[in-house]
Amino acid sequence: MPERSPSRGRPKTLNRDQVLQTALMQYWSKGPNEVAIGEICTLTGASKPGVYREFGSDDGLKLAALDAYSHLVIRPFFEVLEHDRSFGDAQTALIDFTTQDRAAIGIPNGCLHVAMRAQRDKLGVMTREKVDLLRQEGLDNYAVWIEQAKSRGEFRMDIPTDIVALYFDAQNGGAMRMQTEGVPNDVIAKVMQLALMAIQ
Amino acid sequence: MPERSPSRGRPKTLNRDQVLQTALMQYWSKGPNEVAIGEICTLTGASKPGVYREFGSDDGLKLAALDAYSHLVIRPFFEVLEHDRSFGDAQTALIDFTTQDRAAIGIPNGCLHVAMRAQRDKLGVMTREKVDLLRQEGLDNYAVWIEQAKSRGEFRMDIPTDIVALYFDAQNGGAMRMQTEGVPNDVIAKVMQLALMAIQ
DNA sequence: CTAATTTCGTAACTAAGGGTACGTAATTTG
DNA sequence: CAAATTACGTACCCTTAGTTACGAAATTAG
Repeated sequence: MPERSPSRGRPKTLNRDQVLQTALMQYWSKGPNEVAIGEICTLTGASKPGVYREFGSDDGLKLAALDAYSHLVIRPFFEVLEHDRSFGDAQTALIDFTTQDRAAIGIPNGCLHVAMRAQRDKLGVMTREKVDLLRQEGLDNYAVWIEQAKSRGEFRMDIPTDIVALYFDAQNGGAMRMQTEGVPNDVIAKVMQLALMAIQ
Repeated sequence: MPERSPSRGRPKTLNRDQVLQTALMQYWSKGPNEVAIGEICTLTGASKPGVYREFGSDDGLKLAALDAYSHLVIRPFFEVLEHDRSFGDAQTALIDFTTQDRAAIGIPNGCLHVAMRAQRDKLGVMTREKVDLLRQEGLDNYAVWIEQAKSRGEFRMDIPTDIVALYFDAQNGGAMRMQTEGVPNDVIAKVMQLALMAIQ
């Protein structure tokens, strides 16, 4: 899989990682359909054919960026739920994770996955399939967490798990949209507290 | 303002209303950036210069469509809140309005305004300003409604009105996104009930 | 050193889509 | 009927952006 380099031929100079990181940050901060491949080339000094040799197509580059994003952000996000803590504590941790000061860490506001979901029809097939997969995985992760809380008696049993999972997904999407629209993080945190207060 | 027709010169044949309605439905069902002006021309039989003479630009046509949408959907939506009923009844009415069977009425799923908010940066200045205006008006409408409920003692006073307004806006946005993503209306209704249950 | 191999990057190509130049058609006024 | 006026629509233009053809460069095997 790691595509080891051949023994002969002109050595590769294209810095795949730099291109990928740049693409990710650009897509994340400006939106996946506001960034042309040529722009990423300019920013990284790579040539367009070089990028195409490495990622195959626009769709391939976006897929790679989304994949990187899922490891960088989505996975850690759901790991917040897996720590062995109470349902309430986990919810607080979720809010903290979502509304932390991103400028301080140097990461953009909003969520690339949420943005891609909103632009699903503009994406290539590979990226679109990954978007759908990540959405389903997210709902599944919420569901497992909720089931666990139910079995521990930390959450009411009278609401179907899949409804609660959609609810959490919607709250997260709303928070990310607010962040993109410039609502301050402390305000977003209050709105999320309100959302979580409701289902206690 | 109604731009009355001049007494002489070749009579106008372009059907502004038909073009506008077609544009609205196309933007609404496919997304505001998935529809080319040429496509609307094909669908209506209008010529491109004709559409440009009437609406000025792509931005102008989208603005006109959004304006029509605000009268057709957004205004009636907020009128639901103004009827002199209890806070709880109004919330139920909101859910009914949002999750009614649209195929039966012949209108698309989702919300054009929500879609445009998600693609804000891809829009022209006029449409963008209208999007921002409608967002602010929506928050204001919620705020008035919530203040009224507070003064009637129908809603808790300990949560700031602007936070609750953002909360309602987020719930509506989430519902519209779910609808766009194909979640069934009865499921969306259950999620919304959960959201509203929380703040009683 | 030569051939084989692999990558490089300039300079295109192409399609899509917003926008318009311009000659023509249809009306009313005098 | 001629002039003035207004709208029509074909056939373009132009920019953006995804994509690639192709000849040159760099490196190793023999």
